[in-house]
Amino acid sequence: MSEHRYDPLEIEPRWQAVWAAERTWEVSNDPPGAPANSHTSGEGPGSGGADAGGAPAPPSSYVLEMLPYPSGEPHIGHLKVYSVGDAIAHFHRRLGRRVLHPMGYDAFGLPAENHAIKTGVNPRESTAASIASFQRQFRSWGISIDWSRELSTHEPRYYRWTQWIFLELLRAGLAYRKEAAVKWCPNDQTVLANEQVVDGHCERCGAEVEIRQLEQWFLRITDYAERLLGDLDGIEWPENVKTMQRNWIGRSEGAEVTFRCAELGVDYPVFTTRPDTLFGATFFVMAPEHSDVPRLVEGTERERAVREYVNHALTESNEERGDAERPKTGVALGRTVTNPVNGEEIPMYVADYVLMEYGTGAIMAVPAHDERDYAFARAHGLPIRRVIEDPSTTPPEGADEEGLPYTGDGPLVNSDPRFDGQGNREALAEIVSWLDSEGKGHASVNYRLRDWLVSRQRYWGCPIPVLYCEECGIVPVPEEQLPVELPDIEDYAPRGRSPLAAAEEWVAAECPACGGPARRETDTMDTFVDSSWYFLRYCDAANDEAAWDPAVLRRWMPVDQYIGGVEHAILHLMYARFFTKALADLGHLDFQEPFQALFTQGMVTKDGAKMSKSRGNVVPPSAIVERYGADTARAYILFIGPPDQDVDWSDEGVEGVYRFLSRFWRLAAEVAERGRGKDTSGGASGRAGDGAPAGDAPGSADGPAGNGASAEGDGDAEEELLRKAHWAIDKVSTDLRRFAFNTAIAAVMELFNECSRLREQASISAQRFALSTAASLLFPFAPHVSADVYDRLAGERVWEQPWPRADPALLEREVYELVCQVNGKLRDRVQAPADATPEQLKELCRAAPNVRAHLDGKEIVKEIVVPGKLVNVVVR
RNA sequence: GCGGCGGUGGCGGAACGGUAGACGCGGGGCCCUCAAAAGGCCUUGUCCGCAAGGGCGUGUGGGUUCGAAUCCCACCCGCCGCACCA
Repeated sequence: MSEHRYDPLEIEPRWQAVWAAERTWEVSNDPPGAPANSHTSGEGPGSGGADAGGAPAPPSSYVLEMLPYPSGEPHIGHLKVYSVGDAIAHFHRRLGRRVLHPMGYDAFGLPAENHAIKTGVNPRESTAASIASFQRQFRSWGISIDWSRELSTHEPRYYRWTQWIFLELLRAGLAYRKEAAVKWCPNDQTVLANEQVVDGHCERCGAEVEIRQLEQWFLRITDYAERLLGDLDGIEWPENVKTMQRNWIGRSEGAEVTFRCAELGVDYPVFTTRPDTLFGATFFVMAPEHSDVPRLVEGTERERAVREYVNHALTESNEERGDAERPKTGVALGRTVTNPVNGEEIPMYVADYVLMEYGTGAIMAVPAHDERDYAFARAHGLPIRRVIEDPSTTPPEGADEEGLPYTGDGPLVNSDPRFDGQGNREALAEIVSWLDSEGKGHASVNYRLRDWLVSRQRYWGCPIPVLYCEECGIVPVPEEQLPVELPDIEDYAPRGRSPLAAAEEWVAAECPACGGPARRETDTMDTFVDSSWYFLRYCDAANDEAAWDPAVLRRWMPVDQYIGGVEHAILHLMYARFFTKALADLGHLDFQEPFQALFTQGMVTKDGAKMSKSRGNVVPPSAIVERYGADTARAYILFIGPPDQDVDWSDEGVEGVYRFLSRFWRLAAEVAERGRGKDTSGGASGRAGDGAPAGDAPGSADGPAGNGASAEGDGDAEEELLRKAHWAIDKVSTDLRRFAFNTAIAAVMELFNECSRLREQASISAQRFALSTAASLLFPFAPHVSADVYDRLAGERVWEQPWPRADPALLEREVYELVCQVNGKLRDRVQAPADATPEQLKELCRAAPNVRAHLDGKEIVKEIVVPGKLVNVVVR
């Protein structure tokens, strides 16, 4: 049989051609009734109209991997995420579900634009080239994609609806314009996205980034903070991702308390999580950006010093300001506010450790019970008053400075007689309700989450569909005028405004409200907007009348299994959840969460480091596929380790998987050939074609091997092979459900090794059964070779076969190996009948030769019996 | 600092509280070959022993248990996320 050689480069295109010609992985949106795989000849891809009704609709399943950003060619990370997703998609299909498994491209974004700036090539062209490369490779990997739903976010027929969603949010008051501090590169004369700022410097030219106040578009994600937090409890996501989202939302319970500046007659509310420490507030601090700082010092002797301090603080980078270790700086404002709980006048300061973005931009400072306030007070000689005692120390009267700042719990002191002696947690609630009754404060909840800034002064993005009219102000572009198409331009370089502003003909427009002159918004949207709803569009991708038909969405959404990198744990996954909730509130969706289950796959490294061009350690998937075939590449990346873990790529490991697939294919081809002669001549295993292999049809597990008495095989080998096959069915099924692809593939290897070991003893029909079962189980990971092997052995299409079911009777054994322990240590193993009583097992164990040796002269204290497993004899 | 995850052979990794190291890589030996490549067979945690067998072994130290890689407590190390969030 030496002419048999595993040739993936011949096998893989052959099966890919079948899937492409028959559109095997397409699913229609028509009410089910038609078979999920409409390969049945003649009917064509359309919905088969004439179907036998009455059969219960098969359940549907939406399996989705995060859509790729098409740049250059796919990398190993892509290979991994789509290998994982495809395994799940295939598994769901063969469990009888109609599976939606689409593909698209997140095509707007900076790399294409930067490339355009450098080379002058229109981003449309470079993007199209990348997309073509991605398509080609996904096909060469044999990923089971429904190509009829393919989309790209940069196509007008897609972003038309991105714009529609923006207008819906605008209409609902969830999109708004506000002046904000943004990152500005003085050299490139442009606003930068946060991602473009590396350590406070412009990613491209290296200049230090400044902060500028500019009007920008925001989406009101903060309105959804509570729901985004609460609904995490109902979805099946990795705990670390949920935790990251919870931290990002950053919910804090506390109180808002008003401090009044009597001189100016202005109230300053502050947010605090520690209203129990109000009596210890000895000064008051405002953020440098606080809009009232200038007027508080205007015309006073403090004006100059304050202005200098504020200017200096504003020019510092976030990184510099954010360093908690550096000394606390700040200057006095020369004013006071009144502490509402005790009427004390306390001095006001401005200091850069207070952030404008959080709370109200001003704080009450309690140096005795807050580390930062303590450091500031020490640096500026401010009074420190302890108001909570530390119950773990015995506080001698007077030695107040000991153990400060103290941030733990304890009884109140130096406060009001009403509260002194109370535990601080109980006092907290009382103080808040007292303030509330006095109109000086109230309980409050604060979030770290900020509204989402979506404006980008960039060309290669979705235009924001609004107009500015001299008369009417901001006017939304009427829906019938969508999409607002991105015009072609010559010069992509940003020059202090969006490159779109140079497209004067495009900018000039007519106001749809008054007919007067208007100009278009020249900023584009953050690309995260594009990807916050693409999973909805897949469901109804061909719809040109609406973004989607809610009835169609109901069939597929929410996504049953979402798969992607953990690097999107916060941004994309939070934004998509926000969009879903907002669109549900607007009546466009009737579910609250887009992704019911999430799986985050780990990174693939090389020599322990992230793959990168600069390191020169990139392994391009195409090189592996060309050399070993896609099945090897896919199976290896799943075999290498648990898919949620980071794994290191090893060229030797790839060889190992290739060797396995080669051996597997060779043995199968040999068995198929040997079987052919025997089967056609009739005989024991004459029912070759009819579902005998793989035990797919219920009950076929007792197929070829079950009849036991094949003339040419020995019965024990026969049974062993049969048992191993059913063991593998059980193991792979369990492992697929828990994403343990590495151990699933290992189980198929074990089954194959058993086939290989017993090739001389077992009958051809038994080998055929075992090998076709192995092919059936391997199909989700290595579809081409599995399809080929199954076809050779069974003459059928493995993807049309239901997932095999293990026969429970064959998972049990009538005799097993009983582990015999003495004092918990393994001493012997003996054969034990499955139906032995505990007493019999004890006897068997005591009789084992090596156990006897260890029992000699000892007293048996106790015997533990675990039927089916072991006996442990405890001696003294 | 806060939060999350992890630490098992030479390596990647397996192990419902019950035989630690499945499967693969790498190593060693052998077969095939004129030779090599490819392929096949055997072997491979460590120490003692000719062997039978025994001792030791899952980051460290304790604990629970007949029995712990697994559960509990304390600690060490590594990775990731957030970080002056009041």
